[in-house]
Amino acid sequence: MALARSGPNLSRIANSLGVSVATVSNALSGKGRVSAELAEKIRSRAAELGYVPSQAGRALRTGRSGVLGLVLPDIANPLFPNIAQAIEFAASAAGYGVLIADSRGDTAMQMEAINRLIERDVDGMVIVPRRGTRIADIGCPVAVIDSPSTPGNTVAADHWHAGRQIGDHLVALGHERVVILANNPDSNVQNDRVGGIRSALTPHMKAEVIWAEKVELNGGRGCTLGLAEKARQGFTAFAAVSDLQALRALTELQQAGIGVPDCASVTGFDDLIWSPVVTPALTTMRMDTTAIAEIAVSALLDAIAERPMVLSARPAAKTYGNVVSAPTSKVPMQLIIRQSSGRAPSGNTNLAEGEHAK
Amino acid sequence: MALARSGPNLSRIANSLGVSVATVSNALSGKGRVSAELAEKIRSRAAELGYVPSQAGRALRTGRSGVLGLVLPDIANPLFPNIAQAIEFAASAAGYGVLIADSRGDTAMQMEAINRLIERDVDGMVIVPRRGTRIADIGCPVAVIDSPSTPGNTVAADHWHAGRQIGDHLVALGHERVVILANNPDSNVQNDRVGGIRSALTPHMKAEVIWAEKVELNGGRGCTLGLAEKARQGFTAFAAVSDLQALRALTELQQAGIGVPDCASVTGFDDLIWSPVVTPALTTMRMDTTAIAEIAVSALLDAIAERPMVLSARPAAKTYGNVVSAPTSKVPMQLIIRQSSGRAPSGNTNLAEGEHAK
DNA sequence: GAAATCTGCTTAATCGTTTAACCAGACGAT
DNA sequence: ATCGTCTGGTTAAACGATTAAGCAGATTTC
Repeated sequence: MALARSGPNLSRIANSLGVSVATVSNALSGKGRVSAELAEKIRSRAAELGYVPSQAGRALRTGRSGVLGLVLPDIANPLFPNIAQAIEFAASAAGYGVLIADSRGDTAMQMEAINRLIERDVDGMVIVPRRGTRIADIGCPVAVIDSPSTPGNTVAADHWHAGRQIGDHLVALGHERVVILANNPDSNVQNDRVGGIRSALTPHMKAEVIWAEKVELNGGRGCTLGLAEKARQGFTAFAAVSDLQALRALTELQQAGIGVPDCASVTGFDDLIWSPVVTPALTTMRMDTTAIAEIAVSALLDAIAERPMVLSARPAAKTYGNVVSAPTSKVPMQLIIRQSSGRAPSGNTNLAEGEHAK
Repeated sequence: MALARSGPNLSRIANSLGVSVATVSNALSGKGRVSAELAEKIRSRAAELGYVPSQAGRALRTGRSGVLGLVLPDIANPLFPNIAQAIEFAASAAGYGVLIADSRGDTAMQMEAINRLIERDVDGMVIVPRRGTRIADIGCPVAVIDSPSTPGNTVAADHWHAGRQIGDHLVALGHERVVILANNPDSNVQNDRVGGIRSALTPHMKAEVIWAEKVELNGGRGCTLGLAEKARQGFTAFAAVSDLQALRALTELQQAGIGVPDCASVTGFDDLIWSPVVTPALTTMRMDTTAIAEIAVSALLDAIAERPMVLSARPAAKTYGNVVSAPTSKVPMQLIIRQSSGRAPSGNTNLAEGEHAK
């Protein structure tokens, strides 16, 4: 006695209706020639039996797995949930699954993660690269989400212009001395944001960039950034290039008794989870992750569709490997004004006399 | 002319050595009977050709996809990166891939997410349920990570005892009036934590629980929680059951000019990304996500291994569907003492005269 | 009215892997 | 000498889907 397999499959439907599997397949996919009545009968029977196509069978035959890979860089990055959610949403709307691979730590791990995905036959992948990383040639289409200024980038938020918006906002509030707070100069994203902010400042204003990772080299991880001192020197705006740094600035200033936004304004980037609930709530820039994900995924899907069923082992060497490009590669960010930014304190335009600590 | 397929497969290796595919398969899997020399020769040829087994072919034959699903609840939950990373690590160490499904929002979506995973033939899944959700019967093994007190839980951090540790810590520091800050009473995790904290307090001490979500019903999302008022009433410790609430407390107190930890101590939970870098750095409890993930994944893998190749459509109705259980279901959390908690301000032991807010 | 076209379906091959079943030869035991 | 066992392989049949090719009958075309 032949053992009964688990789920209903094409041949079960076919048998139960006395037709061939090919007809059932055609009816359900709408590809072959099947009469309207029969097609309808097949569809309803399929639904009735709870038919779910076997991805394995389909993948084997078509050479497509129906799965996209998602490679995330710094897992610590709290932006991860947003991106992952957006990508998963866009992918599943298109009938694709999302396999995650986390390149914990160094670049070597990133390559390993990519290989794991390839071994699982992903049809394409979305990579949010570790800062400063170049994506090597990969055997499948790749969408890169980094920064518009990065060569080989597929789509990203317009970080530069977002910086510009923050800068404009601070200028409009009358700030004249601003500290720009970033983490690491190797990040294209951060550089773009810093550049954007700077571009908004008028010549007579004063700006200073603090790279947190450098400060921590001496002070140790999580050390204070000396912002209170900056405030005493007459800086009234602290524009962080990420909400994490903004939070750091906010608490450091508050701890030192410097009121925000009365004595100093603080702004962030990315509208992370805590931004609306801290006191005062953070003024920040929000990425349109939904749009970015949709663009990335659809560019990827286009590339996948164009692929010949049998892929040549050696992809023709294009400019950036298999990185796909999208019609729109810059997505604007949105300024969210909350309570952490306010008018520059009046009478503060005169520079504080040179009492620098250390 | 037969068109050349892309990757090297078993038959290519077989042909190139003049043996049968079955032998190659046996040699590589180590299952059948193959002489040592031939096996070695096959392995080296496979490596030489860069052979990667086709998951699709294998999945079709074995009925196992080699993929686990991961269902995450509140995407907003910043714990997500940690868990996802840990699960992905444990799974990939065992040769499994991880497919994510995000149950954005309501319970209905959670069910949809689960269905998407099933359609992709996952061999099992890890579910971090939305608070208060019961997992319905599913056609594959399921590991649930929620709270030890939840019926049908597979493995979780020992939230209650973690609360206890925080409570002990505050008692040791001499605090006598503590505000416990939570978000939603429907969450088992939060309830456990609150219970643990309470259990540490001696009878003559005073504790009050604030449920943020309730307060926000009136005040609006992100409104102030009235903690400064509590501090004035004589409360010296603010124990939040999540770092997000702790952060909220910290900034709210600082903004009101109440020094932390000099005038009030603040503690959190989960050691999230910002905890070490805010000023003062947060005292908090850290989950051993690595251990939890390993336990969840290995329990899942055991259940998968025990499964008959052909699964019966109707799983025998066990107590909690297909939820697997693990030998260890409670993983201890670790107290991380930082600067946000300190000795209770002296001279404050006398109760502020009986002005209780509602 | 014979040839071409269309319609609706079936047959059969194929994707790459695993695995039960079989088989020829060598060897040891009775 | 004969039977059983072991060794090192081979053959062939799946798994479930897709799709090119074929085929009978009806319809159109000139």
